[in-house]
Amino acid sequence: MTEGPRDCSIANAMEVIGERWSLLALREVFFGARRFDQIVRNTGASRDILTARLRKLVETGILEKRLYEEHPPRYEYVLTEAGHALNHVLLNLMAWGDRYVTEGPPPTVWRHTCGEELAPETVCAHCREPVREKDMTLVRSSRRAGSS
Amino acid sequence: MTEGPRDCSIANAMEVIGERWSLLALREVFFGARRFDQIVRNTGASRDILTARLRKLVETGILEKRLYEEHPPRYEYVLTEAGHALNHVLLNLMAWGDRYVTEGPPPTVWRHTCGEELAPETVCAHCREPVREKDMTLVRSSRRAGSS
DNA sequence: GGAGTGAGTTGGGATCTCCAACTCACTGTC
DNA sequence: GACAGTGAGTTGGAGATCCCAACTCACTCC
Repeated sequence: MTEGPRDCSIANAMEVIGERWSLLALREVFFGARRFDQIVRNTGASRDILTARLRKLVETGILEKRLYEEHPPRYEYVLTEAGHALNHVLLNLMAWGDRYVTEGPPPTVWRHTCGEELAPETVCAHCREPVREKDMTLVRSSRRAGSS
Repeated sequence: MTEGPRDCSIANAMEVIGERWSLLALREVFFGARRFDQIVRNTGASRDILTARLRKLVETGILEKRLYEEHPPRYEYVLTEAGHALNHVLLNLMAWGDRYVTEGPPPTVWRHTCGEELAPETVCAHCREPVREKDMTLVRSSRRAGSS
């Protein structure tokens, strides 16, 4: 009764946004590039794959197509609420990449309204303390039914 | 001079941890499963692919192999500093998955030392305010050399 | 009338994944 | 001392994906 892969929201999330190019397409929308050709250019993905990724992101409710021109019909991709909520994932991933992967200075820099360069930090929503690994303990973890 | 894909730490990070199964393998190490067969079982990845992923994660300095038995030599995978730093990415991804993908209650629950269930929140490291999209502006963004 | 643009679609080859079976070096069991 | 079991991979072949360039279609602009 404890067989099969772990049932986990990380795995579930990856099923939706984990394919190659999905996250980069979303990054582009965050960065303000909302149209197909811009996203193609800025990500480097091939057009057919990007078509598939965008379609899936729309189907799963992360992006929406919005008509911006009627003749001929042209759509741009905008974030839904679920899409906007990915902001924090992207931000932390970027910060990690800046520190441990990218050589040289961060290629992308944001400023926060407070006036400083934006550096994201993850805190516990209750006590507002930075989350450290040693301060967290696993309470419960379930599994998916095994196939045996 | 502004051609080619965007130079971005998200893309760089994805090159290192973005392949299928990499992040789930790392999740397992975070969750305490450090051995090959455990990771195979808990992720559902095939053994050959997992071999390749773990090897790459070791090469890129996210995991380390540590000998835990000499005859026959057996290794377990442990996080390096770079690996530990991915904690925040995983945590935010899990929180997003809990809210927008997983149906029903979160399959995995953590408790913080403060006594409450752990809910991650991303704040600006300077002003400690929660980061909202409208409060951030892009200061600078570079590109990789184009191929034309 | 012809070039240009935006948003895809199509075809074919290259690459990557999946799965089951196999290996190898042991350990413990009768 | 023969045999089942385990841990950590490796190998081979079929099938699924991905990449790229070329093509389409519906326009607009000159």
